[in-house]
Amino acid sequence: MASKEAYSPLPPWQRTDYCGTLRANDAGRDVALLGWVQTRRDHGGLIFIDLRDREGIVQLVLNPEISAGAHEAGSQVRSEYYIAARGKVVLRSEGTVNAELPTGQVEVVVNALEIVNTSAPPPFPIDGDTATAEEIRLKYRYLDLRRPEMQRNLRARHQAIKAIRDYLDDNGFVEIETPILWKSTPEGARDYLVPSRVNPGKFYALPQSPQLLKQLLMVAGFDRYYQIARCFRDEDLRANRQPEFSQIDLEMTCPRPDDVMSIAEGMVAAAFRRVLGVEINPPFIRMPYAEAMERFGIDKPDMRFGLELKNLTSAFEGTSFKVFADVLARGQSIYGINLPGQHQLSRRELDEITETLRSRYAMGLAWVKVTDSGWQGPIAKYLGDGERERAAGVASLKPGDTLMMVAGDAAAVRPVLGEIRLQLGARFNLDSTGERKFLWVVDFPLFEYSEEDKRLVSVNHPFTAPNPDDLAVLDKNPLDARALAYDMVLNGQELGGGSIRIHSRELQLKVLELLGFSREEATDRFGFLVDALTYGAPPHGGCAFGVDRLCMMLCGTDSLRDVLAFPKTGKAVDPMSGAPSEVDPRQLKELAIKVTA
RNA sequence: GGGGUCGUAGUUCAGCUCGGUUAGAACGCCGGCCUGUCACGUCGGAAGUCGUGGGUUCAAAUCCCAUCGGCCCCGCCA
Repeated sequence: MASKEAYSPLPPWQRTDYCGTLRANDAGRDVALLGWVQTRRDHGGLIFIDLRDREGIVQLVLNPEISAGAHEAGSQVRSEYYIAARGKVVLRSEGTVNAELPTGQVEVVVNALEIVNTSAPPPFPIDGDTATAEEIRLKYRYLDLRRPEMQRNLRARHQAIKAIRDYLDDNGFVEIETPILWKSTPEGARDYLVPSRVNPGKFYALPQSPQLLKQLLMVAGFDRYYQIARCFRDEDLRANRQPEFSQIDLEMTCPRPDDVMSIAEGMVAAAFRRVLGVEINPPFIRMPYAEAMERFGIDKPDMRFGLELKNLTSAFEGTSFKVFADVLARGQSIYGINLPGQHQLSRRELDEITETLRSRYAMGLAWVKVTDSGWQGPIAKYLGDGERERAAGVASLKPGDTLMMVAGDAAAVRPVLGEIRLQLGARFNLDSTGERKFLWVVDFPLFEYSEEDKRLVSVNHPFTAPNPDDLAVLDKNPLDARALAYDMVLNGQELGGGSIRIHSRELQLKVLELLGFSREEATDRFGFLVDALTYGAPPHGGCAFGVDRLCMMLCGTDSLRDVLAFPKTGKAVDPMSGAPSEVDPRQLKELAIKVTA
């Protein structure tokens, strides 16, 4: 230890105030402060120290005429030393007020200063700038978290969760914890596995969500449950995806979909109100999944801008343009986006989009520019007057506009145009308007067909209730059945979603059967749920919201790592601790595990 | 698994096309001076495995190959 003082586990005094809270009306008070040295400005005679704690910064003044000892101690301090200071709060004299600092009206004239702990020079500055490489920030995360920005983010997260807990408590929800060591279930993401020492060769799985457990809590009669639940998924990471994340998980007995959505709206509104002081004015619009796909080509539309998809199929009826004619002959579709005249793409940008579509989706982009003298572009000459007129009508084309079209199977074309739409939105900064556009996407299909597995898979999860109006089609054409499911979307990001669940044992078995589980398999994997449904299980439903993504929105950041204290890198590594790491062979032996990697 | 991009002083970067003195700058750090600074000023100084390994060459931060890692994206994530 570099300090000359004998090591003491206690500071020389307790603080009376946080540095960042001192204001003009504190002038005259004697205060005791504890904090980190942000900067020291040593004038030889006078020394100024900016002292930082979690509430902010205040300027200390060390004058040898006030205290020679404090001045001498002050000359020893360096960045990030943890020091204790006593002194008097004084109003700054005319001309020395710092309008940039909330505490800039005052300063603390120090009469005693002690170095509580020294600091090696920090590997990166602890002030506002975030220019440092993320890997280094993560390696020294405890220093990165000292930065005001990260302090702000994590406290915003606390505020959001507190607001949500208060709101749910006010609405009769009971917080109940569920196991972290649980059962591996098929379907869904890859599980994180935990070996069981006392049951060699057997494994727990960390929960991907408490879905089944909360349903059992409804069977148990808690009526309204919630939990801030840690969830684990062993999949590749993204800017907004970490292997462990938190959900606000809630479930209620006998709700209509509107009841769950209303609770969720109130919950999110409470978080925005508490953290940002803004009203987001629910209820949000409800948009059927089919409409979202038709208009936006995606199930989580960003509604801050237009550029909606237009179905041009009938407009090109009888076209002599061979590409379109072939598509129409196969009963497929042509969709387009009208890029209005105020947004101009260069020929090169159009070529780049075309090339991306070709290489990634094996699709072509047909585009035309509308001018006063007619249509221009590589394919314009193949298009006749009638179809031009009809397309112009459908897409509301005006001179200056660009019409970008993709032809093929509607189910494939619409997502591709949806992707182009988002690119255009980003290209012309339509997605950085500062607006907040909430909506619910409802009436999701219950199933979709998985080409990979050659069977039906659940769009949501296997416990989602079918829309009662569609029970009849379950047998005939299950792909047409809608689910009682709903997703909340904000600016093109899914914040959360949920559904009414199946509470009938027979219906649950039937759905599992449609998903390819025999009765035997279903019993083996989900027997406890199916059994539970036989004992007076009430109707129930709920939803789950991504805490981390919600906090990203509240903090205005694009990276989930900015709202987590100790996140992992893209390779799921923690550069600070070195996790994951190899373990002692004896540990493996105890667990009956042989490593082959 | 695939694509893009980056890796040079503690930090942020320049240098790399077109190989050639001792690899530079800023901030930070260390030392001196300085009583109203708050991006303090000023004088001086230290600081490099050019991610790693291999290859080409008289000579490699620079060219080639491989590999590791960060970030972003696709696949994947009910």
